[in-house]
Amino acid sequence: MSLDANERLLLETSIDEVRTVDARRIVIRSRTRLQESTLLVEGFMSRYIDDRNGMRQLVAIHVPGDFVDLHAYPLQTLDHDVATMTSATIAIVRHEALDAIIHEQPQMSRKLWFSTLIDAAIHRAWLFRLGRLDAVGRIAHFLCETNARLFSAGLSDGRRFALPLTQTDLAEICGLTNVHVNRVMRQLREAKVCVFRSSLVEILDIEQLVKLGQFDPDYLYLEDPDPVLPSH
Amino acid sequence: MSLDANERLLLETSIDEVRTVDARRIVIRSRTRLQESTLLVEGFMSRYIDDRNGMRQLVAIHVPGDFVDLHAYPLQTLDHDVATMTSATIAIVRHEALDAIIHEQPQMSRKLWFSTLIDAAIHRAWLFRLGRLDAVGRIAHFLCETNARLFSAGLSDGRRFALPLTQTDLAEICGLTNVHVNRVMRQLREAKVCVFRSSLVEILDIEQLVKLGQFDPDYLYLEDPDPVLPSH
DNA sequence: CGGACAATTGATGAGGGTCAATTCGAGTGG
DNA sequence: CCACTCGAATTGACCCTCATCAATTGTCCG
Repeated sequence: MSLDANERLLLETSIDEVRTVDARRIVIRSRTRLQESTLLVEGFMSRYIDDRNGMRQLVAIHVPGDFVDLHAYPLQTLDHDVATMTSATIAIVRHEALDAIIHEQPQMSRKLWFSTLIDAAIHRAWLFRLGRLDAVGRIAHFLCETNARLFSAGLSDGRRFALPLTQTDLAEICGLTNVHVNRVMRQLREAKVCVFRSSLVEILDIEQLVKLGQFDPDYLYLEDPDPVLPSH
Repeated sequence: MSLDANERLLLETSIDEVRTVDARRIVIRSRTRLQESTLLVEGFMSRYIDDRNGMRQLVAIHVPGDFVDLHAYPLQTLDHDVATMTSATIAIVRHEALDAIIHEQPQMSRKLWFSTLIDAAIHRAWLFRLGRLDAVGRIAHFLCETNARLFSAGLSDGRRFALPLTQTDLAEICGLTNVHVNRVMRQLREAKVCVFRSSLVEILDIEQLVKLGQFDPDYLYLEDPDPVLPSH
């Protein structure tokens, strides 16, 4: 979902407004007609679907540099909500501005399209995670993915990164309960694989974490997947 | 993922080759460099990710009319395999031909992009299904979705449709085992909600099925979601 | 210091997985 | 027309993972 430096530079000239938003605020409600999309500058955001009983399933999380809801540009209305997880700085790009960019630089259309397809590839990895991994595997997979994405954004050194989420957030990402997430985190801690404390993730044994999560970073289409080892 | 009549017509002029494929054949392997994409003319196809232990998670199924792997056009290589579930007729469209279409009719770029975003929206519905529904709900949700998609393709009357899948296929879609899918199907049958026999789905109580699956068809972005009731 | 929220832990039970056997159905060959 | 075969469907027995419910402990902050 991250764009490369050139693309982001071009987009930055089209920013309509920069805004700061408190933590845990809904930024976009599903089914609303949208005329603008959101670049995440700083902080973490989520996209989620609620069920009838107040349970929530996250379908994406976003890190700085992501074009959070670029898919709203062709879709016009979203099938899910978008919210901040932490306090965040976001930049608004009007769809008219995107029209202009594409008009002037037609190849940008392809780049933006590509970016929404990375988002979809991440959805597929999440489907694999939820459908075929057990609780430990799901958490491990998510931590590997987040490490890789944050590394690519310059926000992880490959082993340590800030992850300002609660265990309940992790549960809503991984299709678990917060109680069970807590138990899994303890397991990972006691196995000296990974420690998550005070919003900081420290990976102690990345090979083990990759193995537990059956993590293969290909789907992120990164230039340099360095911290994640495997790749074929 | 279905395109509208006009778009499909235009694409049909760009078909390079029409091919028939036996059931259960891999059509595209992940990580292969692709120069063409696949329109599904007849039959059912799947996209899936295998884990290390031979377990499989489907990430999409496709019905006639779908542009199965249009995302390979911008992505160039896929993060998953594509295979037939039944014997199928497919049409190959070379990416060069798509280049030409877009060059001549720039607005088609947006249409094609849109179509890949519907695919992504379906991914999100599947994430919700796997993360937050129990076994009965997952099956119910899948049956509602498939009914809606086939209805839109003219292959369901809104209550009955051919679904040439095994219970093991359903298991790989819903993150369950084939044994448990069998039990759920019995439950639905005994509750007079839905019968699945000899590759034929008959929905007896669609309101109940929609309720069990917490199904809301908005994410399919259909013009006429008729058979699926809710919608806001 | 008190309040609110997050993390942690224990006890209990249900939903599905696993394993193994049996039945059913459609297609094949005699 | 019937025996045979192979994959799919079905069912039973058993058990494990994870959800649920309920306290208790930390931690941050006004």
